[in-house]
Amino acid sequence: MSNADLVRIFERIADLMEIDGADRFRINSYRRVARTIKDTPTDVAEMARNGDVTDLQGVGKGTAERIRQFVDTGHIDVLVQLEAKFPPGLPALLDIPGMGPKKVGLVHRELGVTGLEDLKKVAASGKLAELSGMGVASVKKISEGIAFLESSGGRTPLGIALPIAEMFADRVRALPGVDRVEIAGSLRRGAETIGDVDLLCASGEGAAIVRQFTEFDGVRRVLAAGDTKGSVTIELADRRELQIDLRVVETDAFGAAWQYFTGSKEHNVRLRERAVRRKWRLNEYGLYHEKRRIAGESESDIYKKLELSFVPPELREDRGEFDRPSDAADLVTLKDIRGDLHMHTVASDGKCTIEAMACAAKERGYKFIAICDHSKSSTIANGLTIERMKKHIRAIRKVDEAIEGIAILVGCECDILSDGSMDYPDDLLAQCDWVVGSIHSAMGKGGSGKLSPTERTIAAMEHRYVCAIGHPTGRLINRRAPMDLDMQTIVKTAKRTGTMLEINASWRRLDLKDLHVRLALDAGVVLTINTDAHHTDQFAQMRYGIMTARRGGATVKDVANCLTLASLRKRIAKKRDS
DNA sequence: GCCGTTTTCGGCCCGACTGTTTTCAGTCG
Repeated sequence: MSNADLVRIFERIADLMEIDGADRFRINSYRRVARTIKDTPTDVAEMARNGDVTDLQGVGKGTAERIRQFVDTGHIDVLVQLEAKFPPGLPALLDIPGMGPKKVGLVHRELGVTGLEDLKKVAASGKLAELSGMGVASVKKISEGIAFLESSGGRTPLGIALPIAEMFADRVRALPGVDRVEIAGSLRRGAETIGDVDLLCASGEGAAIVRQFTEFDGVRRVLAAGDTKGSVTIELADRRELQIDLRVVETDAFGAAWQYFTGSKEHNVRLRERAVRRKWRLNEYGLYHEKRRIAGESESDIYKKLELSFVPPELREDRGEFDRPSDAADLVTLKDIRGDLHMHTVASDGKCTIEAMACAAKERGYKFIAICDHSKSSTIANGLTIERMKKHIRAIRKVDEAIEGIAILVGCECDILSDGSMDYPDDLLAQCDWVVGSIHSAMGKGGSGKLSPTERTIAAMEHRYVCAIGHPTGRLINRRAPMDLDMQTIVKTAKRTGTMLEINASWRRLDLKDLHVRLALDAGVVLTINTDAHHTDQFAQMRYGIMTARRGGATVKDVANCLTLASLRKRIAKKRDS
């Protein structure tokens, strides 16, 4: 049983209670517990077995008892009772834009709707429009909501959404009468996936801006077009639909609006509670004392007035950011990165030569890179045999001598085999300056006689030549689940052995993810942020790794890529000699 | 159901938009 199972259960209870018309504050308690468990990097079921879970934020006597019941028996009485009252497909209707708990309850009660297919039928037959409280417009909205839900296919990865958002922001910026345009929402917070794109615009001519926004090339549907808000969808390369919202505000309230629309919702709730305690009110127009506005032009004004240090967007998740103010000031930035320590060339499955990679890296201002092609067992990735690797090492050394201004380290991405050993012999690894150990095969549980992914990762970290573990959990966002790792043990071993853990900056991976970054930092582990680039174009993905690192609270001193080359070499030597 | 600079009960964030039940409930972010 994983945290994800518990999260699902508590969200389901909350959904069903909502449809049932229960007290909204009680419902909120269940949602709060679900979110806390989601934000907990360690195994909550294990915690429940070994002791007390009421230390967790928002978990009291009642919900702790329900967690324990689920851990002990595999079910929760409250949920069993709720599920007896409603068909299983009903909560899914809450995901439809325009359908809230009241309408879901209504269609179930009045029309016997049990799920999505039923709802489509009653919408088409006209029965839905006959219900009291429903009209032609509501039915149209719901039908469109169903269509959107079926074509949007869930959340969009950061690396797909951010370039699109930037393109639309540029287009709005170019319109007459626009003072400023910024990205807001979960995209600005650097979340690994996003629901929709939020753009914020400062201008006195909202209606005209919104109208032109809805007429941009590539707009597939216009969902709303008012004086201050426009909402459209576009079609992505995989034919899914992505929603883009534009809001227009007055320039003197831009800070308040940017803060408000950046969220997260939970972070904003905390801020507003803080305002209320001071007898103030916080909304998207500013911070108010009675009718008088006391902050709002900039975001930092608002935090300052509430006696908080500025919270960088990546930390605005209500994960304790108000209690950890020292974090914020020196979070790692793209400018701090002096090199990229994981990339491939045509020698294995990359698309560019050593020279091309080195020149592109130098152009970015990097002082060092490590060429890390695949080892022999990664046959699909054209991994290098021992003989080819020996030649490759000589080739890298030669380019390093030829190109001034950047150091090219001999590296390799060496497979961690299923028995925990490394794919290259020690004498070959000893010739490398930098070794990334990665699991690429047998990512399942392990089973009888076989080593688990956790055991293999630990074995690799014990190896003197392994400098870092690459993409430690092996997940592919929206495509492959992470390996079942005991992350607590992994970070402890990383600390003990002086092995770094990678934040793989590819938007397909973002591995380690934010919560694991936090866990590693708390254990005192040094991180390395690398693009795993297979083409010079992919160096630009570094920013996604930076966002993920910042979400986990990583500062300059936590990241090996921010070291000078000399310090980096010293750190590598220290592990080799220990 | 949780929680405490409002501390064991009474409160729990805020405003906009929309459609329709014509005075506001439901939904959303």
